[in-house]
Amino acid sequence: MKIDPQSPADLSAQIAKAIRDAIISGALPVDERLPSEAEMAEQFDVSRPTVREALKRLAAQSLIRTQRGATGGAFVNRLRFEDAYGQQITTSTLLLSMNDVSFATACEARYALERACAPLSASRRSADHLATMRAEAHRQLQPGLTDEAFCASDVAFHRALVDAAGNPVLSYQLAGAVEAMQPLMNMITFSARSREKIVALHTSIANAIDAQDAQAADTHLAALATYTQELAQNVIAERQSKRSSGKVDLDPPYGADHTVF
Amino acid sequence: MKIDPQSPADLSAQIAKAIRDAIISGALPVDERLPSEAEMAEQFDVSRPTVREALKRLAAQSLIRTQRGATGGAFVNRLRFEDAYGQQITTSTLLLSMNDVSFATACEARYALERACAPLSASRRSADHLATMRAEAHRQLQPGLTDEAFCASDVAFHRALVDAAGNPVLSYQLAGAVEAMQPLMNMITFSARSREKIVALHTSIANAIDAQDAQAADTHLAALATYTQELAQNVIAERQSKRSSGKVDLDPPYGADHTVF
DNA sequence: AATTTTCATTTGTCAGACAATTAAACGTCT
DNA sequence: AGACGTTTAATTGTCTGACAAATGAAAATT
Repeated sequence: MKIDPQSPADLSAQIAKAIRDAIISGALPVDERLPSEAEMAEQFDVSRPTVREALKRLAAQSLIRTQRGATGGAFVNRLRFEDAYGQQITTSTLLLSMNDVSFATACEARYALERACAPLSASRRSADHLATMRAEAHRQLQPGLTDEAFCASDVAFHRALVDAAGNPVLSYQLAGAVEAMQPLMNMITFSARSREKIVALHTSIANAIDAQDAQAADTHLAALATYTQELAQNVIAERQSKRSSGKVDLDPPYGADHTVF
Repeated sequence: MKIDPQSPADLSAQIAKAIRDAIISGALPVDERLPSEAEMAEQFDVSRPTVREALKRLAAQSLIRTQRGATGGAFVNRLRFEDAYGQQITTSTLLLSMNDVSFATACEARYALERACAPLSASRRSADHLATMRAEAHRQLQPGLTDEAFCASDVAFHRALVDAAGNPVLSYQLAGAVEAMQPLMNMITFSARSREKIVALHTSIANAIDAQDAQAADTHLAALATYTQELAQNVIAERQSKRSSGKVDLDPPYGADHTVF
């Protein structure tokens, strides 16, 4: 494990890469303890702060965990699906908000992926997942629900649908697509009538999954996808009419009034 | 933007979280310059190395970039799809290798997702993507090709198929699923006959996409999924028979002979 | 006016130190 | 001998102060 001391700068990035490659290649197995920071500093011929910066980079990716004390140190972390979910959602959210991905594009991707899960979910659904789906659909009918709460419940419903496929890889991949959409969905105002229609489709989907009818589940999911796109288009059209009618065009992405630093 | 100085430790993690949240919320827009390390150290009431550790965490996630010099500093980075691909692939690869995800599970997820793309690819395919698919299929017939090169070409073929859908969100999500499978695929020995069959299916898929026949593309993809699973099962069965026949059971994940530190 | 030089700012790196934490080693008492 | 408290060594977390390297802007020079 060597680094190139001639390279211009970013020794910590080089060290992080060397260790990361070792972890990915399997040369450093899970729960293996890395040498202490002092030892690594000596071996790489850099200072301890530089080694620490490298370790923090790896910690940010959940590749290692650190522990203080006599038997402490940095250990190769077993990457858990839950850890990966968080990063996936963060990354997906930023990708959507920073790259001006249209609602239509994100929505298309999300429903395409969900429809890929549906047949598996139909054949493997557990009572637990079905109960969650029905409970969320029921919650979505409560009158006092805010739009945010409605969207959160919507996400929970769809996560249950995806998790019902019983494939952790699919759940992981879908987590980003479904959850990253939530900020976009929050921008939609759901009228009582549109909520009713969505919940009806949710119920139909749950019924189809219950009956292990993959074909019906796909049909209802497709209908939901179409209807969601319609709702979004109405919102967009409404905004544009407001704009052209002379109102001030303030469209702060989220909270531009914060003074952070 | 505050941190809790009472918290036990990991000030750098708290600072990183504070800045990360500000970026995600949109309070820190793209290309915004963060204060200098010295200023942040003063504002958070910590030392500069602590601030630096926090910044390195964010840099590891491509959330910021840094630049030296008079007008340098740390800037909020516009997260690009290419940057996200890399992280996604790293994470997916580790998830598969560390969590003992079976080949069957990974394979199922991959083909389910690809089949979700196929209808979109069929309707939107460009000449460029089609050319790539055909070129890779052709490359896969070359006799001298190593198994690794064959798998790499396989990945390239499937990426072209996914990219043909023209949805960057899908391409991003699929990148992990498809590329992370490559190490697993590399473990399969492809006989001349199995290669022939795979290439025939690839060609059929390319033809279906060319003809904008989503139904046919789905059928051939399903056949490819089934065949890949069969091949994998044969390999697994072969290994187990070797084991039970008294041979040494050395199954190092990748390269256990490396002495890293 | 164009070019070169100087300079201030900022990140990258280093050295050394101390605090906090933790488990093991040690000693003491029952 | 065994249980229990104490010391100790190892390790990470943090701080201070310093210097090197890069870089753009300002100043000086031609």
